[in-house]
Amino acid sequence: MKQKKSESPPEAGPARRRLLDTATRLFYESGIHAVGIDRIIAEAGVAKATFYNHFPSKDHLVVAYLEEMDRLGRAAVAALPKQAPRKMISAIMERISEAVVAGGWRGCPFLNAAAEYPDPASPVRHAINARRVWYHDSLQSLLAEDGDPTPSVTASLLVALSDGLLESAYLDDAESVPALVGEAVARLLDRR
Amino acid sequence: MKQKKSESPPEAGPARRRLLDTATRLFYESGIHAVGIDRIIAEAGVAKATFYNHFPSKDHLVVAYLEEMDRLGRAAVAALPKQAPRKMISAIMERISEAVVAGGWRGCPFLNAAAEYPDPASPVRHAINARRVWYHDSLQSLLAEDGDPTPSVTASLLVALSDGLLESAYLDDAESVPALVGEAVARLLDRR
DNA sequence: ACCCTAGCAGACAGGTCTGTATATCACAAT
DNA sequence: ATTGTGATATACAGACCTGTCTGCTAGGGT
Repeated sequence: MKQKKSESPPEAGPARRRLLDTATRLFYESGIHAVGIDRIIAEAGVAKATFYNHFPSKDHLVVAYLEEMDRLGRAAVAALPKQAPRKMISAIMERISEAVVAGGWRGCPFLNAAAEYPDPASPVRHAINARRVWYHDSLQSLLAEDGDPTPSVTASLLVALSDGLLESAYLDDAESVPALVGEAVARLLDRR
Repeated sequence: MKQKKSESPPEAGPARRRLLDTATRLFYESGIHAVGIDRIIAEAGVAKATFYNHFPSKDHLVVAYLEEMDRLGRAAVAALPKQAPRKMISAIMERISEAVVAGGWRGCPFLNAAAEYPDPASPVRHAINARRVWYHDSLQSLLAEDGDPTPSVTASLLVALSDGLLESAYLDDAESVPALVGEAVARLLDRR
């Protein structure tokens, strides 16, 4: 352990990556409690001991899963072309519509996880909370730039609309969701 | 089995009632997959054989749980004093705020159940769907009476708002939800 | 040549899950 | 008095759950 031990740590081996990818897919597709460790390691082609080397427990994997989802969402928003605040808000909200085109949409992964984790003090709920705060505050900042008199209230309404429309894309007629997104943004933002 | 066998069927015994009440509480509090049959019958004080006499399987109990929740919601709406459509809509939406005052709110039980049941063909999902259709159509009728030019679209937006605010009352600051409900209805309905 | 790390494979323990089966009890109608 | 029904208590089967443990293999740095 003289220096840094080769360059293993930076990438941390492909096993962890495979585990996280497989868990992400299975947790989202089937729900968290419905997916066991045995199935994850089997589909990832990883030994059980290796799994427990990377994640101390299943709950740690669940948190990593949600942090991964959070990271992807933030990256997608960060990759949006910079434009006027009002257009930025529309662009962010229109990301909801992508849930329709991409098949296999199963609702918001954070709401789904929250349904399975009642204890608000659990690390899983903290990860969910971090995501929600980021989303709300991002919208609030843009709304303030746009001159909204009550950016926090409007942001909360946009968050609620997002959650509701994401669930609607899962449970109701997904095809009608894109039109609803546009209509919702128009009604909420033009009336201030 | 000549006539009706005494008057047992009308009430169907208190065992079923106790089972359903206990399951309703536990499923909602802890999630569905997290609650086992053993725990339900223990807390209900019912023998296992009795349980399987009333419900052929756990899934049947889950469906009964959701139908019970649905029944309660429809009864609450039916009990609202009759008034002008616009006020009826507000009154229905303001029922969301009751989730705040009543402690132990854990989000919409139908969204929570949907998170745990990915198969859209399952009886559980059918029960969820029935509820959502009823809610949407109830709002749509009132909106049509109120002269809304696109009652179906507005109803979908109100449904999404309801779902989102119910989740917000669970995951975010519950105290601010009642004000958000009023604000949301005002912005959606005054701008048509 | 040596060692150390990472990974693979699989057995195992202890618990929980659903659903079935067995045996006993209480009560009500015939 | 007898029969039938519903409830109770408990044991059981078979599967699955998390998490630990023991061997074995391969590769790369020293």
